[in-house]
Amino acid sequence: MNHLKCHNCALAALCMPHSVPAADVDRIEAVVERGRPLQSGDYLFRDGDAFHSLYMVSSGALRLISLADDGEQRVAGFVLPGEMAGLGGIAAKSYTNSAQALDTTMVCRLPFSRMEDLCRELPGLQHYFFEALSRDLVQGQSLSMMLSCRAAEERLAVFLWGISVRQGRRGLSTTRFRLPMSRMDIASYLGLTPETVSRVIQQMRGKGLVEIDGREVHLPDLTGLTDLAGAASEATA
Amino acid sequence: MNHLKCHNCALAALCMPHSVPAADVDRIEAVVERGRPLQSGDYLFRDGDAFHSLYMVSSGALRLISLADDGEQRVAGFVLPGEMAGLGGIAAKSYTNSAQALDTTMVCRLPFSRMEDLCRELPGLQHYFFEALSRDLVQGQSLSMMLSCRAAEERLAVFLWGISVRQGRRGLSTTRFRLPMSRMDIASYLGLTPETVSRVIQQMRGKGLVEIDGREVHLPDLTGLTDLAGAASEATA
DNA sequence: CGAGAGTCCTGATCTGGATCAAGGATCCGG
DNA sequence: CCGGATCCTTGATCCAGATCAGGACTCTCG
Repeated sequence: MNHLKCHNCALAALCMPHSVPAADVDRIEAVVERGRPLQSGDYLFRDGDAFHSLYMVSSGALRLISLADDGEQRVAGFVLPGEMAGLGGIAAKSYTNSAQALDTTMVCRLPFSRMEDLCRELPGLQHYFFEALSRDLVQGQSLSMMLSCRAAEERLAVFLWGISVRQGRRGLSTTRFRLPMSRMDIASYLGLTPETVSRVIQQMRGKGLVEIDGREVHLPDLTGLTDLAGAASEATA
Repeated sequence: MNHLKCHNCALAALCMPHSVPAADVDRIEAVVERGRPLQSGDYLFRDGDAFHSLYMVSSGALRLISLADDGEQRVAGFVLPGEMAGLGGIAAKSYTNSAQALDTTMVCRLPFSRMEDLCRELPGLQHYFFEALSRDLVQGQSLSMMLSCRAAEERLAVFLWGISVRQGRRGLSTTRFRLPMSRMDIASYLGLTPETVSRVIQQMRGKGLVEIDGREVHLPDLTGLTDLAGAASEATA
């Protein structure tokens, strides 16, 4: 196993702490496990499962689902390649939402207690985790901010803009991509209904801001979209 | 200075990692600084200020303000004694919101790079910070969940219930307390208008769920309130 | 190739909370 | 004690987005 090592992983720039000596990469690599791929619909973990590991997505996509207190499920976020899932479990000792594959998805497993030990020895790694946690925390705040005061069209603009930025981070096109999630997922995540999402998409198409056919997205006017999104900090995940 | 040491601080149970040897408390104490009290309205830090320290509130209360992208200010959260402010700055290198005193407020300053160093030597401290970050992250997710799908009355129930829980954590009454924030603050935090907050309070009073006079709160039916809040995870901060 | 199940789009209506407007209450400085 | 400002409450109206109801398109599987 481990035949695809961190050393030659295309995502190393995203998922590894910056400026880690090669010898340290070996030590991290020794702890990371790569499993078999998840099929679309498979769960990586479920809300309430005992927490032991963080997961780094290397290909595909996850959707995070929280069971709202009324029993309804809401989409709490999406995890794209180079991003981490499971951070909420650290404090709660069990996962605070479910993670489900939206596509055939590969993940790397990071056993948390081993990573904690390693953090004590590799200062860069400790700081990396502090930053990862802090980043997700800020993202959650931005999302709340958006849900509490932005209109439907702005929310969708923020959402598409966010996906675009995350595509760019992986070196992919920021103006053409395929959404891994359905309209229902988007609606749930943005606190809207699928109907409203559809309507707003048509509205934005009318303004020449987007061209969307099913899940295929083209953003002909990234500047206009960014304006509408309002330079919102990355209210996505 | 430092005449009020962590050793004899009433909040030590809340703000210290559990089961830290006395010798380690000394080392943490050596890094923590206590400043003079903030007056109501004073800013502890402002959105965009360079990040150097975390702050632990020891008395009073802070309100966290985010400048939404449209220039409007939204209340992003409240920090009560025993809770930490500034965690968002770790990733961003600068504070991601402003912290303003709602009352005369005392805070302990934790210079972050010193704490990071100490984390490497005191395993319990490292874990403590991981947990604190993870907890706030989950809180943000709960808040989003609430904003995207709960009605005004439920939001207020979750809010009051959350304050009650936090009072209890400090050993204070969970059914009688004084709110440190105004109706406007509450409304902004919950994504509502002050008018709606007022109306919903009257409505809840009619049901015998709350008795509120100005900022004085009495919760005669904590069970009913908890039901309405829906066992929501702590969507507060 | 045809039936069934999703998913997506569109139209008509309804409603919770925003907005607008105006009184009271409370607090402060002079 | 008074004048002004701020905060809280209450009432009347309005609207963005939810809800309800179909219809079209795309998969998949027999």
